[in-house]
Amino acid sequence: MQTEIPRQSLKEKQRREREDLILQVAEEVLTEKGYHDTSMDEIAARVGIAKGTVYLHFASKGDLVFALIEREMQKLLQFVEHTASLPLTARARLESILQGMYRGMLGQRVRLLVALYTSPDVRKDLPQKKEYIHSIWKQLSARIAMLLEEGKATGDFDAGLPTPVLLGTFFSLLSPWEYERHVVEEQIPPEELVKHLTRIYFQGIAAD
Amino acid sequence: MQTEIPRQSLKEKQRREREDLILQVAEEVLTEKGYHDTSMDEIAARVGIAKGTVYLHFASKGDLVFALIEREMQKLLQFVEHTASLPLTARARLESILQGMYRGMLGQRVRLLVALYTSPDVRKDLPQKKEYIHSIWKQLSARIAMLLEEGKATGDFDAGLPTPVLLGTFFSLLSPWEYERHVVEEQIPPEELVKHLTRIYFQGIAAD
Amino acid sequence: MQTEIPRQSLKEKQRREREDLILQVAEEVLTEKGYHDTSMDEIAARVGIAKGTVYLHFASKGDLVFALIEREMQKLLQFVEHTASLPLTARARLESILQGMYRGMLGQRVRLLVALYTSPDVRKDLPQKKEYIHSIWKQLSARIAMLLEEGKATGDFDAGLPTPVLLGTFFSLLSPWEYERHVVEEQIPPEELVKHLTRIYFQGIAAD
Amino acid sequence: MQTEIPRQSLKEKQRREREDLILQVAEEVLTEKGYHDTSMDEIAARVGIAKGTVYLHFASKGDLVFALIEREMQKLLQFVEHTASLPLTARARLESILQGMYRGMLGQRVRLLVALYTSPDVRKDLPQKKEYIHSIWKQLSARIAMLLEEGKATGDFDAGLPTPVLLGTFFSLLSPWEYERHVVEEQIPPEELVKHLTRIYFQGIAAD
DNA sequence: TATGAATGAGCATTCATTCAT
DNA sequence: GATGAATGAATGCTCATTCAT
Repeated sequence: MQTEIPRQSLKEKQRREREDLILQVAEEVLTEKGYHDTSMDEIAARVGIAKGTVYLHFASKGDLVFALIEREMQKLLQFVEHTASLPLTARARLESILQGMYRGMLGQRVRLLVALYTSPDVRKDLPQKKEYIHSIWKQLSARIAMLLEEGKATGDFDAGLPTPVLLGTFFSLLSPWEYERHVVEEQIPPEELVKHLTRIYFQGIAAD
Repeated sequence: MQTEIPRQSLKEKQRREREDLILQVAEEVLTEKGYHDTSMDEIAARVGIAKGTVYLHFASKGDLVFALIEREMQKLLQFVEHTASLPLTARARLESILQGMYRGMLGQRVRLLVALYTSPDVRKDLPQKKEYIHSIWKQLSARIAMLLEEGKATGDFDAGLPTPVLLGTFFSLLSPWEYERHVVEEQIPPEELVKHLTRIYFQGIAAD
Repeated sequence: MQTEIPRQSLKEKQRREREDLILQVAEEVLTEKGYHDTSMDEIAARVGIAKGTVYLHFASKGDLVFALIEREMQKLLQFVEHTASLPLTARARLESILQGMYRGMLGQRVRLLVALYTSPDVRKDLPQKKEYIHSIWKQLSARIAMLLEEGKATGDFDAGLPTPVLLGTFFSLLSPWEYERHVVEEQIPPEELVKHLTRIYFQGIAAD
Repeated sequence: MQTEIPRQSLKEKQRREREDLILQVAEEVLTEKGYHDTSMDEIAARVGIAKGTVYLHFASKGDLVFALIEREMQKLLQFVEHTASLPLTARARLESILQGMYRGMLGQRVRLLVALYTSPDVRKDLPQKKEYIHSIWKQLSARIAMLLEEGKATGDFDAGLPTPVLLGTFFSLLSPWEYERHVVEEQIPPEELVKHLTRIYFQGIAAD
């Protein structure tokens, strides 16, 4: 029956919408309060549904957070892969990525992502569940590492610096605390900040 | 009574010693388990005193952690002030500071300090209690900022880069996650890592 | 309309079949997991229908279990009545009943029945719902009591023993825990066990 | 210091008293409501202490129940060992045991013990914790089995009946449901009941 | 002062039951 | 009728904090 398909996908669509809503609210609360001070009760209340309903979508608080991390990493990966495929120099593409990660919604999400992913509370549950997340992370790292090596090959970046170190330093520019210190506390516009960081990073890793 | 004074200070000395012991143990447990999984019970048990006694020294778990942060920051400040006063170029002194912060005991403590100070659980209590911590932090920042500005003045560092940004970038090199990723997971010797970071940072901020 | 009747009874038949299926599955799950660890979800899932549908047949989990108890008691009653009407001595008929209750499918069901009927979780709801169950139970007891009294009349069983006690002792031979202890744990064949129990019981109640 | 010892034992005494009180209340509630419908909240409330305090004595609900089972089994074992050592015939001692198990406080506790020990909810946690309980149970069984074999040796009991079967049948006389049926519902005095059961059992197992 | 038993608010999770579609 | 998503009360357990001794 044809009607079955749309009906199915309607329900499925609603389900996905609700799931998105939960994730969105969880994102808010987690950003405000951190992992431990975020309760399932509060998430449910803010979404306007019963606590049990949250459990229809996510088997546990940990799973909810992992789903969030996964989703955000996925989005980030898409952005990175898109940007990495533009017809620009390796450095220009890396700059674009850096800028993107500091800007607007994506930037905010990247900061939550980093905050969660580096939180001890969350990391202790990772081992069991990280498989998929780890694979996204690997792809993400690999894509940026590729750009870094491209830059080395063209003589733009110093080939004497190990790629993992270049990669790590690149990510450390994204620390949410950096952002908070500069943008929130010192009122520096993010564009200004990212401009300086870009300058420091790329001059820092340039071949002599 | 004159005897009161030594007796007082004896007691006071014992008190301080105990307080130090508590902080030392808290440092261990917090490093092992993170903020939430560290319980007052475990700290007391490891110190070998009653839980109530811990509360005679620190009014709350948060206070204990703040005292720890304070103490570690104090030590860090001493190290920074000592190093900053050596008869070397600004850059050489900054390099020494960076190296020191990655090395041994101090390095480990700096990592705990950063981890705690950037944890949402801890930060949410900061506003009320941060006064003293903030003042140490200001001194620390000020001392390093001074070196950075000295470097700008001698033309070693690019005067076009705002000092707060230079400072923030300097601190972001200390991220415990960087350390874990490189030293723990990828088995890079810390000296090797700090050498590369130094290279990147100082070439990055060098005047053209 | 005459056609109404067969259509009605067709529906009615399907309804009964489904109800039987639910009861059958409930029997399985209850045997495996006990009352509390049996969820309506699992029953519905194993039957292959929606949870709500189960509630169209049974108003509550308790009702479902009572219906099951009722059905099993009904079957047991049929078996007892059938056996009690055979042209044998009272003792021989009681022996047949005892053997039947230990054997195969019926034995398994009797054990579930006893386990459920003696479970506090189930008993607490009995007062309101037991009416029908009680009436079956009365019939069952009455039928066996009749045999016991027949035996007393023929001088086979000791008339000095009150029939309720004889009855109770008869039923206590069916304890599922007895069964588990002997047959499951000690690997005694059920036939062997029932032989000994028969011996003990009938010699025990024999007139001097 | 001498005062240390009484102070210690005073606290220890209070602790034991409280623990006994908790167990006593738990006994009541469990008897009334069964395992699942007994909540830690209710136990604490009835004792008049906070829920957390219960957890100072018993690590979990399961542990509390096992402690209760253990305690009751222990008492039962003592009673059995005491009675088994009296200078009477094996049969007389077994009769005394049976009578004791039906009488008063001990009888009530034995009934709870049997109800708990045979409850599926409790049994499913047994495997991990049963060691000690199992050992008491083994002692209990062994002591009674010894009497049964003594009786066989003196020609009082039929040597053709396997001891495990005699043992199982002996215990099945204690079924709490038997008790309820006869004593509670039919108002038979327990002494009367136990007299008949004794008669049935011992005549049942007598050698020809 | 030191103790550690007692507290109780807080939280994740489960599951029988309901009801809109 | 049939469905299964939604509900929310119920419960076991933790742990920072307090306070009588």
